[in-house]
Amino acid sequence: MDAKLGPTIYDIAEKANVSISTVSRVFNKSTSVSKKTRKKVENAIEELNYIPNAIARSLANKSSNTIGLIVSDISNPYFASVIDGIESILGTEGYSAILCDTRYSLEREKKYLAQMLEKRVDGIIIFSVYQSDYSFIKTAKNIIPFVSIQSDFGETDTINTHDEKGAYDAVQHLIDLGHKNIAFMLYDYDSMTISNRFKGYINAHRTNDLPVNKNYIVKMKFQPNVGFDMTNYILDNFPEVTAIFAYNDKLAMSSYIAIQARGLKIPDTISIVGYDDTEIASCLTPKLTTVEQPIYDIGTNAAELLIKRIKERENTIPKLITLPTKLIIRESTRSV
Amino acid sequence: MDAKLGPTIYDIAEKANVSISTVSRVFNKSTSVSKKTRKKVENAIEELNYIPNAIARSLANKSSNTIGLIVSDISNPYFASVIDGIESILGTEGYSAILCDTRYSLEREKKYLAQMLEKRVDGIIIFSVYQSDYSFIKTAKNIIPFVSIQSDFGETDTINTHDEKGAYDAVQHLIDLGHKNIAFMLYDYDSMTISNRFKGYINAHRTNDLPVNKNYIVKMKFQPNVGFDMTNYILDNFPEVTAIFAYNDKLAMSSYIAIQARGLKIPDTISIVGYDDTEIASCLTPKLTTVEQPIYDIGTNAAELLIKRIKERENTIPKLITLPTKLIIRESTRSV
DNA sequence: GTGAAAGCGCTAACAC
DNA sequence: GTGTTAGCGCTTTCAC
Repeated sequence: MDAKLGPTIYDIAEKANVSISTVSRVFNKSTSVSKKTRKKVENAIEELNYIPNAIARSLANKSSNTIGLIVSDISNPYFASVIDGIESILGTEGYSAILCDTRYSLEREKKYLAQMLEKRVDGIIIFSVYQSDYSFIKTAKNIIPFVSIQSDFGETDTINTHDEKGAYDAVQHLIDLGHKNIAFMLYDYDSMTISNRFKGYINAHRTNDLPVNKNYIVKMKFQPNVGFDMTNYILDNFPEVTAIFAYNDKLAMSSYIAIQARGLKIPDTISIVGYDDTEIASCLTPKLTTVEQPIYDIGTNAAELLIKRIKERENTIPKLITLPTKLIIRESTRSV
Repeated sequence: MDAKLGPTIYDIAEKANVSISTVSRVFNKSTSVSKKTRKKVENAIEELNYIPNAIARSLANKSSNTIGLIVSDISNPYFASVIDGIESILGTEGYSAILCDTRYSLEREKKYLAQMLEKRVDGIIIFSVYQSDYSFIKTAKNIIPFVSIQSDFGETDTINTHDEKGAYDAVQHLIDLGHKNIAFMLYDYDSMTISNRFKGYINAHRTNDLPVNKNYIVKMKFQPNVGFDMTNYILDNFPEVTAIFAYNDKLAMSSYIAIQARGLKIPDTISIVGYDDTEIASCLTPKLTTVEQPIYDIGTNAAELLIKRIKERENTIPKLITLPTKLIIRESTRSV
């Protein structure tokens, strides 16, 4: 707990009667160490409870074997899955991640990004919620391997999904079922994902010559409980609404609670469609109709792209991977 | 994106026509730099887009200004609040946090802890789920300032809450309302929090000469959707149960969905008590009766304790702070 | 197969 | 008020 500084390679070199280079070699799995000396060194490490100093190693290596991961809401199961996917790849490649949660705040996004740059992470994977004001992102992506998920900053590796189509399909499904008054619950930010799903919602109306009622589009800033508020707002003010399209499953889940608590039935009184197909979707009763995104794959793809970029270190053309979405029809929607 | 290494203090010293120590001084807000030279240096920093190298600084300082934060389920809003509290203190003290999510896995807990030790974080705040098998924690807490939240590893600063009393109060409340068949939904781990709340549940029964039916105690390993399963299990197998005490609000919320989806009414058919008083508690309909813990304060207290320990660096006696809990009676419980 | 020594980018005495 | 220099703990040529 205190002053006693931990042992360094010098200590273990001394104990094992070898030079520090040899000690370093056994750590780096260099083959050019005899079995005997390797054993001696390993014993010394054991006895002294040596813990390698990743900082010193990073300085010498000019590489931290760490990547930065910036997400906008850790309490959304969607991110938990993506992170899972990312870590599955990082683990096998010897990287570890440092995770930051911006809670949809631009200020935090900036702060964390700056910290990561100073900490010399080897790369960054970011879910940014901002599309227009991103000068700080531009500078970052020019300095360091950078993968953006579900944003479009141009000139950088990015993983996207067919969000506009996903949203379009969801709303078309509701229209096919005869719904005309379809509410849309979403966050109030200037992000590509949000604007794409918004476009999908609008286009599905256009294609079907259905007027868009702006009142039915409920946008609020992120807060832990905002889904409840949005749903109650809709229920209180627009009883003619027969279907809600929620920007994500998390919001859809909040809708369930607000709706069912009033004794209303899903889908009898009101149909719900979510987005993401997180684990909750099929746990809800009735099971949630939602737009599937290959969440875990988003993570693995992002991590693979980033690692490739880190290793190659050349300015190859940025890749854009667009993953498919798929409407999963379950039990929360019905025809009217 | 590539080979061009970023500028170092040497580059900016050259550009500003000063020595590297002067450059270092302006960074460390040392007063002993004349306004003029400070300005020169700041200009050079600006022009060269210099980004300080936190790694080199850490090595020289023997301090990373970073603390490690290990939690067991980032998607639980409880942790989001604690983290908020922690960051509020860290921010003012110039520390930043690196966050890891163990998803209640001992293996991950070990791995992340080891990584943090190697990365030479200045201290660690951990929510460990393990009580008995914790040799790896013991070694960690002897090397580095260490604060444990809601666990008891002995001989280390820890923040607790009156969990046994909290659970006791919750169950006593249900018993007062006339409930006799009270189910308890909890995670299946060997942690202090779990065992304390368990004791509270048992003791409340004992005190009231109410038999404990072991079948009503539903323990499962953590999974994203486990609360739904637990509730459905109870509903399917024990129709005589009139009240459920959930280990936390997150599980309680899952219960709401499972119960209300069956057309059952809370609290008419079944009463629910949660634990934590997260933001969701008062958003649910009916509003959730739950045990309040000062969540945010848990975070601030932990961070303050840790920072104190880091700064003082002396082996003062470990502090144990036990925070109060309070039953908040809302609308999800009623008498039978 | 092993050691000596330079260097990664910074901080902090210590001089002046 | 500013510069010189010796580390921090490691990796990595380059000798031997």
